[in-house]
Amino acid sequence: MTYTYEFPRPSVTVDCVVFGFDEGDLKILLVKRLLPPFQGQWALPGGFVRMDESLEEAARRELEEETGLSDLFLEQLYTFGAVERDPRTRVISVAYFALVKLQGKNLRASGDAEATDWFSLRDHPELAFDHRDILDTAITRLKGKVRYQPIGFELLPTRFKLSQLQHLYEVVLEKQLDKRNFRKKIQSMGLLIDTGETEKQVAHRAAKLYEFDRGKYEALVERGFNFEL
Amino acid sequence: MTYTYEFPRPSVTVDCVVFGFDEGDLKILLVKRLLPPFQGQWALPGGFVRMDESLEEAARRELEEETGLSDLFLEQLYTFGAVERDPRTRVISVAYFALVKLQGKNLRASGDAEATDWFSLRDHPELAFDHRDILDTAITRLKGKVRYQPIGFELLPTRFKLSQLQHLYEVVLEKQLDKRNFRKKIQSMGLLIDTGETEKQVAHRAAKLYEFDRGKYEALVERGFNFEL
DNA sequence: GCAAAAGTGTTTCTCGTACACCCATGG
DNA sequence: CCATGGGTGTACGAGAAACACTTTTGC
Repeated sequence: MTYTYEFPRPSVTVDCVVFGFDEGDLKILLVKRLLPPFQGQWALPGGFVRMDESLEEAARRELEEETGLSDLFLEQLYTFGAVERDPRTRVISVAYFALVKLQGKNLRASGDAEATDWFSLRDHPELAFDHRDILDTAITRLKGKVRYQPIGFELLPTRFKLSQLQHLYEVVLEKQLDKRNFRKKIQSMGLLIDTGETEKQVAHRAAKLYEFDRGKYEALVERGFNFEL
Repeated sequence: MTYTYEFPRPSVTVDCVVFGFDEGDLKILLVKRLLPPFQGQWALPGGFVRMDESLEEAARRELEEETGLSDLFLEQLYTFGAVERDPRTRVISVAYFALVKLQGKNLRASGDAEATDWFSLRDHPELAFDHRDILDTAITRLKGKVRYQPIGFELLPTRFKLSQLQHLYEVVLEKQLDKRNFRKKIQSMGLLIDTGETEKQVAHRAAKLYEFDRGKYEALVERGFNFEL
């Protein structure tokens, strides 16, 4: 009655699509593969799931090992299981979607990665395996989700200017937004904390700095509030 | 350099949450387990992924084997990978979400299933493994998705009355809708084909029968149309 | 004083919402 | 003729969208 255990087992990996936002540009984190197959090619960071860790734990561990990143927004994206997606053997990959506040984060390459770097979404190398498909799925998710969940804040520094927030939305949604309407809408939600601080030493009127009020957001969600931009 | 292949491998299964709509009620398809663990308990239909089939192929095959159902709406839901979710060994389950036009479908139990039956979402037995979590995830997905994708039609017969469609939305969204506003909205999208037919031999004014215009919907989506109810 | 970005209100229009009665059919 | 569900239009209000000028600061 245990014949089911004798089914051949596939390997299972996690792969992470990590987005960052810097200099007004959306970026993606890639690692250069140290080992075959696709040795020397760029790929999404990831690796094999261990028997004693959950999928999300595996994703966080691999990110930490290969890039030194920790403490980021992470959610499951999709599971890729085409039979021939890995030339070696059957490998099923559970893809994760991550957002990171890029400012002040230094990367370090280690583990199975020879190098680690950020690439603009509009100009990056070809990817190993089916990672192009995974990336496309993640981009679609980001564009869809940013409109009805406040995940944009995960890509900005803790304190940010409204113009930064607006620009982030413009880049992600690939369309121009009206400044006055954007500010009216976002401020009317009451989810921004005015820190009282302004940016310093700029050759123009200094912008106010805001923080996202996560606690208030979560309280509102409990009462049925829907973030929507 | 092939040490990665010596990682212990988890088993991988697919499990399917199949929704049907009948007699004004949302139903879920369950199978009674023939084998341990959880022998004799109800569970989601599913089984092990074979090495020569994709995840979706595995899901369709298992549904066909255990219930005789084929040709239904199917999409990936989420992958469940908690370490202890299966008491036997490490099993990662890729869950699928399915919608079926219930009318005229007969079920048959076979494979690892001792019996197969439909249960109301509001009155069903306890489920094996973490299938309660999977079901909850599927319900959340259904409620979210039905509002911005025309998946409701997958639960209705090909030809349907507007009142059926409205009632489906009311059950899924768990709220009453205004008849005139609902009709105005859905008809203004231009996605319903008036078949010219009406229902027969009813003790009241006969309702017009409509079909969903899938071709037109897909064409509109190409041009940026967004279904939203 | 000029360049560069921050900040601010009003009008218009679209769309969601609320709401009540007549129609067709079978028994 | 009555019970049952099918089918229809209008008025109101909230929120989205369009739109241009003044303010602050460093150089």
